[in-house]
Amino acid sequence: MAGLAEVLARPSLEVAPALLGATLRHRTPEGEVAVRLTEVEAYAGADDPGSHAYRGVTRRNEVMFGPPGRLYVYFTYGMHHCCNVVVGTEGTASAVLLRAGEVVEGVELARSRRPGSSDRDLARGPARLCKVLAIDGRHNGAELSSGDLTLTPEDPVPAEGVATGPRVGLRDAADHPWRFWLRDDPTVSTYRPAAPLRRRRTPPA
DNA sequence: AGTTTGATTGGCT
DNA sequence: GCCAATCAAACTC
Repeated sequence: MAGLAEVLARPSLEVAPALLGATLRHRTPEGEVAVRLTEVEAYAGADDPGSHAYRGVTRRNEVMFGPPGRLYVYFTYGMHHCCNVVVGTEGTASAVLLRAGEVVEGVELARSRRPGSSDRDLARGPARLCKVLAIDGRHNGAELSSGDLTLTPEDPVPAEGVATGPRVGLRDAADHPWRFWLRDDPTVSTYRPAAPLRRRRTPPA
């Protein structure tokens, strides 16, 4: 199995499928939870209209422009965190969104962080994955494999075990098949096309 | 400076 | 299937 830095140094479209089956582990004082990645999405940087990096550096996305091997965590919908692994070479702002996984260690702790969830759904979705791993804004910019967070790559999954399709929830650049998942894995999230424009909440006059 | 939207989720019809 | 929650970033004056 290749080392982490070696795996992450490649373009996001190559790194994304290579991360399927890898394990992301977070140690906290309460204990440890590990998730085996089953679904990811590639984001190609400044040229990718679907990427947060598309419009250049901002305070939110600056971590994406830094060196690979760090976590890019963003806050969305006023309540959720989602996390990416920064990949490629410094300055390319490419990243891989971790969309879903299977909890393979610390199941009880994971359950306590998402009460009421079935085990299958514990990390089935990008915000759920962050929740069971207790990843939030404090981990934005955190280096992997040098502290509480560890990302352990696995040997590549055979090509026939990997499925690809359009990225989820994007209005722009949704047509590229840059989402990768383990075929037939029950913890892969259900595909939802981009949310149609929400109806105005402003009441009529 | 005010408005709209979002790499989502959970709850209800 | 539809919709609200809830806030920061992006977009429009």
